[in-house]
This record gives sequence, structure tokens and C-alpha cells, in this order.
Amino acid sequence: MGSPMEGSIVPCRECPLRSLRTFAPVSDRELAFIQTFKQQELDVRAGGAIIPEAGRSGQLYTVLFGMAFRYQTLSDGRRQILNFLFPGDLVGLQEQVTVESPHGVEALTEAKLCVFPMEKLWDLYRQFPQLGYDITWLTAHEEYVVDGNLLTVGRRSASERVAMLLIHIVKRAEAIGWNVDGTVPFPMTQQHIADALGLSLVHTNKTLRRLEKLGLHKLENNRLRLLKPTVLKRMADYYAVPLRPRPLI
Amino acid sequence: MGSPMEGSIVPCRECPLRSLRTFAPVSDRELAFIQTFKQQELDVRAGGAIIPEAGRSGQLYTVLFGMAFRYQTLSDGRRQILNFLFPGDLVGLQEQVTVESPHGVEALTEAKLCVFPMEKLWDLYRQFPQLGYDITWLTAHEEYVVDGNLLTVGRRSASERVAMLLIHIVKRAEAIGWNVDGTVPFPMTQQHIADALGLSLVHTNKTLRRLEKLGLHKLENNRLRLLKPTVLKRMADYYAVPLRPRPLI
DNA sequence: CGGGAAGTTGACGGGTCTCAATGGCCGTGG
DNA sequence: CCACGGCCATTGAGACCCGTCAACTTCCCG
Repeated sequence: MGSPMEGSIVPCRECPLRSLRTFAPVSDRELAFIQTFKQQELDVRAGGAIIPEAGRSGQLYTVLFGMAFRYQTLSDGRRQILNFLFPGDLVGLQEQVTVESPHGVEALTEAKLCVFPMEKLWDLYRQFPQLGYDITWLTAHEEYVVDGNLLTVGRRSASERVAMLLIHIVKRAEAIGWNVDGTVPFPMTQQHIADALGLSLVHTNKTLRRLEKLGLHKLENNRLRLLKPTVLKRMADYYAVPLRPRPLI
Repeated sequence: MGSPMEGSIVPCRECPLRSLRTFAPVSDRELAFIQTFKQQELDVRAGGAIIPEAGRSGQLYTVLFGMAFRYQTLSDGRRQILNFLFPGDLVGLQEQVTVESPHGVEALTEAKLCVFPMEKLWDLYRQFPQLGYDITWLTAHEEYVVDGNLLTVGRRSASERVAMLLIHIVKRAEAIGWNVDGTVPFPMTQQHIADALGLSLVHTNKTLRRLEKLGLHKLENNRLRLLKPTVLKRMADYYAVPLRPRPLI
């Protein structure tokens, strides 16, 4: 998943993500603006907080490398993971909506994020309407992902939920070239999976083991391999939706 | 909830929603543009489809009056309601993200919607950056709502879910002046509630009855009255989050 | 080696689901 | 006018999926 380069900030024109086909190209002018928009970088360790659940950060973040997740908790500690974040994902916009932070964001692995100041967001909309539209697009896309998670948690059985999660993780990982030799990184603990799927830890474990014993997938060394993707997709009632090329800011 | 005015289109400068304090003011220039952006109006009966779950509409909609809901279904018919739509809510943006429609939108009551063509969306971003930002805001806000629903469905018990729904409906209804004499419109059937909360119809019924017998709320004539809002809020672990003034397009 | 986090497994209880039957309301048509 | 059918709400009984409790193992890192 890469490692942080201490001391030096990655210039946007050399951003390793842009060379991926997943991301739509940008003009030189736009790229130059994004470079000025990028205020700094944020390095976090695995398990570190990116946005605390209480309080405001007043900033936007794009995941540069590593994985993270958005979550919300009840006062007695029950936690729901809203979605997982991959490189290229934008976080922090929802803070514009509420006065307090509506959710927490935590790193799943060691990660690096590009930091953008909210104050310059207005310049972006005024000077580069296309980038403004791209931000809307990214927000709508994230909502689309959360919609899917809500369908999963609300209407799928435990096995179906786990199957869905496995497929989804692989799909997102593949989009950014993380499929190496048929396996993708899988840094989540079973507690993360349980919190994402609305299940208990114990039941998550049993369901995972059952699917693994059925030979549908294999989890080893924090990497995931789908052995029978077709069966998993049928089980989850999954069908791929073609996406437009994705903007990157 | 008002009734449709056959034959005549509501001019944006006379939009009955704008006089509500819930919505942020706009400049005259912006209002004039919104007027040209508004292509037509769409009238739907209760239960009618606004956006079919398959296929694309290629348009944006703002609810002018009435209620609706977004949903997604599995191939065997299981349905999850993603969120309820109130006047002022914007729908249709997510279609930009996928090639096919990611969700269906259905009217809950007789309703009227303002229709905007996607093609002119680009003009909006270029000529009126503030409106572009507003659209992002509305999208982020809807995601914030869906986030909350995901927490509810994933981590709250049946009673807690029902309590949460009741509070949420009242809050949204009050924001647009629908609180009359301590009651708000409640057009959903128990099947809608079940599909929104990820519960079965039978269990939804029993839970509703239990809370009602406890004297926490009263449902009558398709209107809802909260009798013990404090108890309901404690039960749901609800706490109000202050929102910024809301844009209206 | 020691200790804590993560994973695994069994037993048991309970919350929720499914099946089934009934009654109320209302629009339709005979 | 009333019979009828369909949708919605209500309620009971039983099954089952999933949660909780508890104990143990494995893994990892200091």
C-alpha cells in the first residue's frame, strides 16, 4: 500500500493516482489550481483519527494512500461504519452542512491525505466550475455507496452482507490497481466488518468462517482472494453498475 | 399539504417555499436564473413513480409540495427505503454518477416537482458558482441523512428505530411549517416504515403499538403527534445537530 | 517469555421473522 | 343500497437467525 515519504510533499503533477485509468484527466490549469489548493499533507498511523467525531476540522481531505473509514456512534458505544475510504476519496465536505462534525473518520492503515482549506473552496467554485462540479460528483458518488450499504444492512441476511462486503472491497481495490496476483489488501479486523455490516462480532466471525469453509474466498496475511466470485455475487444479489470516469481532486 | 394548480406553473419568485425561514435567501439574479433553469413541473399521484428504478430520467427534480421517498430493491423484491423527501429536497443528481439509475423515487402523497434539465446544469456551475456550491451542499446534506439512517438500521433496536423515525419526521415537517396544532402529516403506511427501518411489517406494527400504548405518540388520521418527545429522544439516543440555513433550488 | 489484541468456537437466550387469521376502511360495481 | 374485493392494520403462535456470554487459542510485538 506504499509508505509515507517523510519530509517531502507529493506535487500534484506527480500524483501517483492520476496515472490510473480510474481517474478522469484534468487540464493543466486545473491541476495547477489543485496544487495551490493543497495546503499540506496529513500522515496518520493505523487506527489514528483523521476527523474526530466531535469538533470540527474545517478542512477537506483526499486520501492519497492507505485506507480509512467513516463512522458514527451511539452514546453507549455502538458503532456503525458508514463506508470505507480508498485512495482518491474525498472527505470532510459534510462538515459544511452541520455545525458540528457529523461523523468521525479513522485510518485503517497507515495513510497519507492531502489537506485542503475550506476557505479556498469558494475560489475553486468561482474560478473552476468544472472542479466544483467534480466535488458534487464525488459527494453524490459517496452517497451512492452509502445507499448501497443501507440496502445491505437493512435487507440482506448475514451471509449476504458478508458476501457483499467481500465483493465490494475487491471491486474498489481493483479500481486502483491493488489486485496483485488475485489478492487485494484487507486490513479490516472482524470488528470493523461487524460494525460495517450491522452484525455482532461473534456472528460475523461465524459467517466469515462458513463462507471460507465453503471455499468462496480466502483470507490470509491481511489479503483477500475471491475463489468463487460468481457464487458470491449470486449470494449477495450483486450486479455491477457501470460508473463514469471518476474525478480526482 | 396543498393541492396542484392545474394548468399554471408556479413562478420561482412566487415559490411558496422561499418565504419559509428554513431556506436561505438568494439574489435576484440567481432567482432569475433558477426560473430559466426550471423546465417544467411534474405532477404525480400518491404511489406514482418519479424516477423508475431502471432507466434514466436525465433530469433533476426539486419537491415543490407533497412527500416522496428514494428506495432500492433486491431482485427478490426486498425493498429498502433510503430516505424520505420533503419540499425543498433535490433528487436526481446521483444519476450523473452511474450509467443506470441507482435508485427509484416514488411519491408518497400527491406531489408536484420542479423539473430541471441536466444539460443546463453546466451553465449553472459556470455562471452561478454559488448555486453550484448549493447543489453540493444539498447532496452532502442528503448523504448526511442517509448516514443517519444507516446508523439507525445497523445499530438501533426496533423500538429505538421507530422512535428515531417518529422524531425525524416531526423535525423535518416542522422545518417547513407542517406542524399544525401539534400534529404533522404522516402519509406512510406501516409497510413504508418497515422498509425504511429494515424491519418486517409485523414487527413494525407491534413496535408502533407498544410505543403508542406507552403514550409516547399518537397516530390518527394520517397525522402524527409526539406526546412524550423527551422520552422518545432518550430512547432513540437522539440529539439535535444544528444545521446551517438550507439552500433551495 | 509475557501480555494484549484478534480470532475461534460452543451454549444459550431473545429479538425479530414468518405464517396465519381477523377486522376495518373504502372504492367499485351490481 | 348493499355486496364484494383489496389494501391496511392488528394480533397470536412458533421458528430461527442472530446476539450475548464465556472460554480458549492464535498471533503479534515488546
